[in-house]
Amino acid sequence: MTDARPLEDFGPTDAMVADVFQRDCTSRQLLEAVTGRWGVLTVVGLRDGAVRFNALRRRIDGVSEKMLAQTLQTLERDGVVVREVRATIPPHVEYSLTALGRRVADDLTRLIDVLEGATVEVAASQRAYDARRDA
Amino acid sequence: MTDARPLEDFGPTDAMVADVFQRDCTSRQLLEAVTGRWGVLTVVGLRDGAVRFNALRRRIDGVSEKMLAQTLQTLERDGVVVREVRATIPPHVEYSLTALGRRVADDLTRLIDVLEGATVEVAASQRAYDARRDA
DNA sequence: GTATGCACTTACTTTTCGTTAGTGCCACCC
DNA sequence: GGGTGGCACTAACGAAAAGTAAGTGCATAC
Repeated sequence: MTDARPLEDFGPTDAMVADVFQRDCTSRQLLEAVTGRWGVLTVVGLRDGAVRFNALRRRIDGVSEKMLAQTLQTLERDGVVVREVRATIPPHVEYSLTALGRRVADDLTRLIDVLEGATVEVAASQRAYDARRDA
Repeated sequence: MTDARPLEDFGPTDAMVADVFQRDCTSRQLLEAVTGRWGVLTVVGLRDGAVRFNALRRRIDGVSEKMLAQTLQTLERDGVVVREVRATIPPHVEYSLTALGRRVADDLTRLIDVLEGATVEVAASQRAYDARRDA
């Protein structure tokens, strides 16, 4: 943010005011990275500090190595997570959150609390819906 | 929630304590419905009151009719949105949020505010990342 | 010296998604 | 009164994404 972007770098679809409802807005890309299939669990999984790749993979039940790697790369590119290679013997890789990542993780954690608290209600709603459908 | 679920209805994977990190937890299903490809925008798009199908579709840039219909059905089944047919002439359909939906929408709105406020930072991060990769 | 863990990448399959077209009904326009 | 368009979807098909399995090179543990 220290250097301004020249005006000609702004394309026609690159609105001045960010809006996730707009298809080509940068914030929409970020939303998809963060709330994609494995984005939420990845970000929240890094909330309590630096975690190694395979530890994170074990924490997030169901994620494949491929998808975790891909998700982490996208999030790193977007400035949500940081990848660091520790020069230990043997060397290992640690992932952690940026300042932006921590803000995102806080919001997502609040969301998850709501969702986890709603499971009984949701299961009941599903049963009622399916009963209506079957009839 | 007025009637208790018999103990035998709980399967082995249906933990007593909800945890989104567990693959088979109901809360994980709900997380995927809410944060799926179009879930976030659908829920937040209903935040200011009842909206008709095609109005919502116009609001969410890029969504297809098929995916919006599918997303709304899943969210209805999970008890996040309500579908109501108004008996006007001609009749029309309105979607709105449940109490749970409103709580979810509030959290998601806070998240979106963070994301929309981070676009410049994110664009810079992307450029830096790509420059590193190209080198 | 065999097995396992680490942090990935690549090739292949399956699932999901997007695109297009079609449905029946009604209102509006000229 | 015949054409156009909106409404709220569903169905069929090709394209994109995700899941699965195996391979990589190095290092430690047994």
